[in-house]
Amino acid sequence: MHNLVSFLKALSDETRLRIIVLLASKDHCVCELTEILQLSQPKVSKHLTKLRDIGFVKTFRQGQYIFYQLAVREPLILDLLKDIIAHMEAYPILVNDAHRVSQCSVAHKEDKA
Amino acid sequence: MHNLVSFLKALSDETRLRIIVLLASKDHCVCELTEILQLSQPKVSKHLTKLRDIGFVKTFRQGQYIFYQLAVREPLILDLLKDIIAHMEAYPILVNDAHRVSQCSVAHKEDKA
DNA sequence: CTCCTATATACGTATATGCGTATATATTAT
DNA sequence: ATAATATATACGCATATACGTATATAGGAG
Repeated sequence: MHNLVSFLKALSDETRLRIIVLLASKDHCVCELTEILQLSQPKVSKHLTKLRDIGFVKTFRQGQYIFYQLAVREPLILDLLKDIIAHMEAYPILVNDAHRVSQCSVAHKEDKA
Repeated sequence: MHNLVSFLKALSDETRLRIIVLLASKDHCVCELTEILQLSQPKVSKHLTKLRDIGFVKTFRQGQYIFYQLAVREPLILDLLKDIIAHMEAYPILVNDAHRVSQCSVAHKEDKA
C-alpha cells in the first residue's frame, strides 16, 4: 500500500508525469529530457532523483550520459501506465512531448549510424 | 492536464484512496466512512472536502446525513479506478475496508427493511 | 425551544514540496 | 593537466499538506 501511494504521488506532478510517459516509450538521458520538456536541468534532475528514490526508475551510465529507465513492477502501476498512454491524445502537453522526442538534438554515439 | 494531475494527487494519499475505493462501490455518508476507516471525523471530513473541491466527488443530503458520491467523468480517471478495483486484493487495507462496510453500524431510514 | 447527532471549519503546527540560483562532481575531449 | 559537458546537490524560500484539538453550524427528535 505504501508503495502504491508513493507511486501515485510520483505520478501526481506534471513534470514527473511527463517524464514517466516519455520513459514509457524509451529510456532517455537527463539532457534529452531537459530539452524535450524545455525545463531547467536542475528541475528535471531533482524530479528524476525523486523517482529513483522511490524505485519508479533506475539509471545506467552510457559514456557521459546517465540514462533513466522505468523500473516499476507493481502490476497495478503497470496497468495505470498503460491507461495513461492509451489516453494520451487527450493531453496535448504529452502529445507535444512525444513529438519533440524525434526533434531532440542530443546525439549519442550509437546514433551516428 | 491540470485536472488529471489534481485527480492523481487526490488518489495519492492513503486516506483518500481508501475513501475513493469505498465510494466506487456505493455512496457513503461521512459517519459511515468514519466508522469503516476508523479515523477521526474531522480527518475524514477534511479529505472529503478536498475531494469535492476538485470535483472528484459530489454530495447530497438525505435526512441528517450527507452522502458522498463519485463524480469523476474523465475517461482516463475512470479507467484508473477500474484498475485499482481490479487489483484491490493486493492491498489488505482496501480489502479490510470492504469487509467493514457490511459490519457498519450506521442505520439509515431505508435500511429498516 | 432544547437537545442530540452529523458535518464542517478554524487554528496552530509540523512537515513536505517545488523551484531558482549557484555550485559540486564526474566523465570526456584536447 | 585543462577545458568542456553532463549530472547532481546544496541552500534559501514560498507554499502546500496533513493532522489534532476545539468549536461552529445545521438538521432531526423530543
